[in-house]
Amino acid sequence: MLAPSTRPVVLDPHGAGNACAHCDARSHSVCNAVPDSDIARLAAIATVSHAQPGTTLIQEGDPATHFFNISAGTVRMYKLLPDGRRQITGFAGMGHFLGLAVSDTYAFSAEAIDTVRYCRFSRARVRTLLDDYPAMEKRLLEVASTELVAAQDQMLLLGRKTARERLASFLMTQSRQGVFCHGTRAQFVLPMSRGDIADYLGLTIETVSRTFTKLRSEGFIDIPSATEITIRAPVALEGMATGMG
Amino acid sequence: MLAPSTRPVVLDPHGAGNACAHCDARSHSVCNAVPDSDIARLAAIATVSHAQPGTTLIQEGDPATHFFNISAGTVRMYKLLPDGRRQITGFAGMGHFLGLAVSDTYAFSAEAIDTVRYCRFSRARVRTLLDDYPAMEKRLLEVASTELVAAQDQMLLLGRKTARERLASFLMTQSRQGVFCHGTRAQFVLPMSRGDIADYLGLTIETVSRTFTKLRSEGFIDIPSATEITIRAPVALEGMATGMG
DNA sequence: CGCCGTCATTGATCCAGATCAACGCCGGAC
DNA sequence: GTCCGGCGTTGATCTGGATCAATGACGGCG
Repeated sequence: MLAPSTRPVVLDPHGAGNACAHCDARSHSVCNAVPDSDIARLAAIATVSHAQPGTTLIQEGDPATHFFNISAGTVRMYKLLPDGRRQITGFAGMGHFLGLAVSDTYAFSAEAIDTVRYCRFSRARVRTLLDDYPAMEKRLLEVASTELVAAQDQMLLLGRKTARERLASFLMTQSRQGVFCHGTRAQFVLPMSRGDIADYLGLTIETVSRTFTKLRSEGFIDIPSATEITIRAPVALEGMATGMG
Repeated sequence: MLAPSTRPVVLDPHGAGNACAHCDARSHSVCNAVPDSDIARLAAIATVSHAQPGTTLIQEGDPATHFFNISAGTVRMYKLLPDGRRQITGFAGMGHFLGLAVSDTYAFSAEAIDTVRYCRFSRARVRTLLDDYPAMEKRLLEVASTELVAAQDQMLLLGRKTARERLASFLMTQSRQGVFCHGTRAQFVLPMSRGDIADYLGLTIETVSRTFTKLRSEGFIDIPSATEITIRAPVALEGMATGMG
């Protein structure tokens, strides 16, 4: 056993090392509920991994053995019907926490869209950690509540909005949360394909493509390349997104 | 001040009295995280109320000052678009907990469908209570996680299922959670109107009605009255609900 | 009892978005 | 370079469910 020090060095057999202390995503994630002084405890149960585009992180129905925390890249969460119809329930980016579930199996699948860096935590060990850090449990409840609100918004979108309104909503959300170019929120990159957007918005690829084209021809947006969007009329789009356009 | 006793009698000015100790809904709700011995503390911060059909319990956008716990009856939660389009995000029955939100305003509205009995708790007081009963915080996280899973299922329904599949899903859920007649799960009452069902499933009243009629003419269900349903072919309906029919 | 308002059902028609079908663009393999 | 495969766009057509329009079934109330 090493002598105690103010910030113990932890040698992690899984390769996480002291990763948590220097993790860019920590301040964006539930991990910030663990104080600096105890960060090594968090690092000790974390395994840092990478996933290439298209890799499955979570398979719906598999035993829910781990939690995941995304530290870079974007993940799509989705559910399938037996004939292949897919509904993407959300995209998870930096700081996003995955795997909340009461059931002992995962309720959805998750795949890397681009190259993803993530931490994996065993559920059993996280449970132990939660007993010592009630603040983390509170943070998880916050996260779950926030996601619940987002899910309700998405239900309104899927149940009652037109294709145009869905795309406008999607673009406004992306411009708030997305990956930015040139330091401005008005221009950003879409890491996901048209097919992903369609399956997220309950539409087809063709309708997504046509609606993008229409919004461009009307001057609301610009599409420098298939993966880049510039918002030209944020106020008008916001109105459209909320059903007033 | 009264002398201490093993089970103090609490005189509640709001009329809750010792209500929690005898509450039918307690075992179905987050309140069961508070032990019997301390139930008076819970009762002290609860206000029992009744709401007539159509009454608004929660108005979207209002300051989120209270939590609610439904002890009898059914509530509809919903969101509106400015032009009146409505999406019902869920129905809350006995034991259901309402008002989880990080934001300081409610993210949805809630109305009584039939006569509803409920408890109201000030958020600030619940927060204090949570600090003393971590088990209750855990229960809330469980509740939120369960609802998140249900919300993801509903997104799949709204985004990708046909009208027929939506109705079948709805009926199977109701037959699991609903109000039963004659002690069998195969026959139950629908407390909500066709309009509510339509706004829950992202359809119109007419499509709901036509699809019910079709399912009846095909022998999958019986409709003794507009508010009663008998499941005749549960296996076939379950298959239909999961996209295999 | 009969009137009336609300809700559900049913029928006729319409249309937003799905489906079917090319075609263009770009990037990676060789 | 050019071949090839995946993705995105665009056009033509189709269709499930929406919309428009009656009509029927209750239940509450005077």
